[in-house]
Amino acid sequence: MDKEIGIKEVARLAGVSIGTVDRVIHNRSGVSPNTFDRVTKIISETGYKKNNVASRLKLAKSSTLNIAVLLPNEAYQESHYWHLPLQGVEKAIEELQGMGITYELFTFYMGNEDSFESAANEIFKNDFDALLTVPFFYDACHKITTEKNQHNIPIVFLDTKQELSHCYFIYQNSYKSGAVAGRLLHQVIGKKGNYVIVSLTNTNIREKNMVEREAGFRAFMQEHTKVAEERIFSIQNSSNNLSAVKTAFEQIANSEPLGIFVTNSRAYLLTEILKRSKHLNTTMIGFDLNANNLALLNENKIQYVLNQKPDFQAYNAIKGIFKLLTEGNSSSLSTDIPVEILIKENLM
Amino acid sequence: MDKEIGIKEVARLAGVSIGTVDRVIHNRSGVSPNTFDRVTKIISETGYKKNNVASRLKLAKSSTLNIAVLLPNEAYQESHYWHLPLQGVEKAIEELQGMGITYELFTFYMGNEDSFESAANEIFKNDFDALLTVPFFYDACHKITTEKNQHNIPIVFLDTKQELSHCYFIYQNSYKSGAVAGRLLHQVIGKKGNYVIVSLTNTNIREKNMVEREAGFRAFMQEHTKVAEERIFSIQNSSNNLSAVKTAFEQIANSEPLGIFVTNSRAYLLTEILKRSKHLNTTMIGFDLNANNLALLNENKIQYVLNQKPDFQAYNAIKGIFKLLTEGNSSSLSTDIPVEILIKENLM
DNA sequence: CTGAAAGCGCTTACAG
DNA sequence: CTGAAAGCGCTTACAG
Repeated sequence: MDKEIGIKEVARLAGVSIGTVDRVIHNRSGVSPNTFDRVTKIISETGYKKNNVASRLKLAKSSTLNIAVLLPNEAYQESHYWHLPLQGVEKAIEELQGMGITYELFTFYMGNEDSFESAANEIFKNDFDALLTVPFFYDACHKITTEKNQHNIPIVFLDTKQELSHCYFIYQNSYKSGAVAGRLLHQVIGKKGNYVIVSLTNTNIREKNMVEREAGFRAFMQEHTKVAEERIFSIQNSSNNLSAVKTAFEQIANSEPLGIFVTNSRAYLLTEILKRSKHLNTTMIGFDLNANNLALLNENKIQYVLNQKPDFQAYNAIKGIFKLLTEGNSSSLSTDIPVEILIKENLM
Repeated sequence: MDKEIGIKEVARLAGVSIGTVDRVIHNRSGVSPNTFDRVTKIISETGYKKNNVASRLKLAKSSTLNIAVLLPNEAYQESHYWHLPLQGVEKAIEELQGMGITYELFTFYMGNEDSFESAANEIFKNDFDALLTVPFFYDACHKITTEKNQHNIPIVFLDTKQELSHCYFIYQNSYKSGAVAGRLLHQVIGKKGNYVIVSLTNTNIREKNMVEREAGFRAFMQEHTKVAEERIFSIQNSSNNLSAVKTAFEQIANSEPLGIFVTNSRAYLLTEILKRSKHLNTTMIGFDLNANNLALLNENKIQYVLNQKPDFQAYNAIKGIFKLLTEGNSSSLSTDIPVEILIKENLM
């Protein structure tokens, strides 16, 4: 079989030494055009593929691949959402043990664009082979994907897709996840009920994901259901002050079933309000399996949780970075992670 | 860091040659008890771990790990359910490229226990390092996990957990998946609707999975809902003759919403019946994303599909077998794969 | 521009 | 029972 052909055989067929074949494989300088062509031809004819295991064994010590991972400061807290990507990173690094790849964790503060930018600059100053991070500050991210990236290392973003080039995204399509929420709620509530989309933020910025989830939800409702637009309410609250939400809830007719779509991880904040509300027949769907949501899912106070699988995203990112760095293949670095639907019974 | 310690350093500390360290690591004969203890002590003190990459590079050619994969004959059909585990196998083998692991596919006929047993015997006669298969014939599986396994190679079963020892299972808990179906349907249908559990088989054996799914569904209903038992009907049909199902459907009151739980992959068979039935408000849930179910999910004729992720099961099996064979670690070979909930909007 | 040689960490056939 | 040496397939510093 073609598979078994190694560098030695290619060298023999091309009439050169294995050192020269290696130079061609890696596009290193110092090969005459003539030789280059001859070797290239043999490689494509034989279907030769570099043995990555041997390659990494040789290189593991002298040129360990070092990935900078830049996450929100909360990554250090074991119970926190931002700890999950770290777990995915660790799992991938563990699987690649012996292949000469490590990572170093850097953090920034969610509310502080400067902290992000200076951490990134620190990373670029040092000799990392790739950067894995999250694109929450658009301007800073624009900078780091362009002029700041002196050594032109691959940059992979998790969590959110942004309009940025010279970089990769591994994320969940928020528009689609809004549609998933739409389908699940509509299935239960039907066209005669009411729907409320709750977007609670603790800053005055509505995250891109939240906006897209609402858009996906509304588009689903419009295209696939007969729910009248007047039955779909939006509540936005920029200071996490729940009394505004409470007031809004009171204004929604409570004689009909109510579907509640929380566009971020804060669904757990609503259960207190619901307890005191006159709405008896509610179904709630939110995002992310934090400890609060998990507990409420188990108590059936929240019915559905959509999971962005941040650990899986990061796991795939590291595997993809490794593939890019060792095989020049970036195909796994632009992935739309499917929306995972969790209910009490399929929790792990 | 401890990580960086290699066989050379262990040899130096123990005052022996690296060959001897290697003998100790692999528990090979021909090491004096004294030397053995000294080396073992150094290994545990230093936390030395074999470099699997170097090990596999050395061994890849001379002792390639060869996994026998024994699946239903339908595995050859690209569009068939049983082709999916094969895809998982291939993905895992691909990822382990260069580590010296291959597989060979064998098949049997679903209705024919002998074909399974003789394929297994053929496998045992040859020199495979592990067997990956499915445990559909209890007696034959009992034999192959006991007396027939002459070389005592690891046997891993996919799809279904059985009461068998000396083997591993990577499967989905069918009882749990029944509960998932229960929750999803109950959420939509509520206590005033009717429920029907449909188990269509083309043999007169009801598969273990189907029985457990029904049990899990019924247990969920009883424990977590107020649905009266009289509202839950079971339809069993041993010859895939749909007229019996049709008759049964006609006997269920059609004034109320109807939840249909199909305990296997044949949900698609019911849509024709439903089209002609008087039941207007139905919600159907079934298993497995075959081409028929996929099409009907897209047309909203089936609302939920529970996925056993046969590809993921097989992928994990191969990865786990590799880990067992190279590190003696079987921890990933007994896995309960979570139930994946699919609706039209989160299909990949 | 090219080749011969050493070495990554482990394994094994051989010699003693 | 133990060690020295060769070699897995690739990479690189060195010599020419």
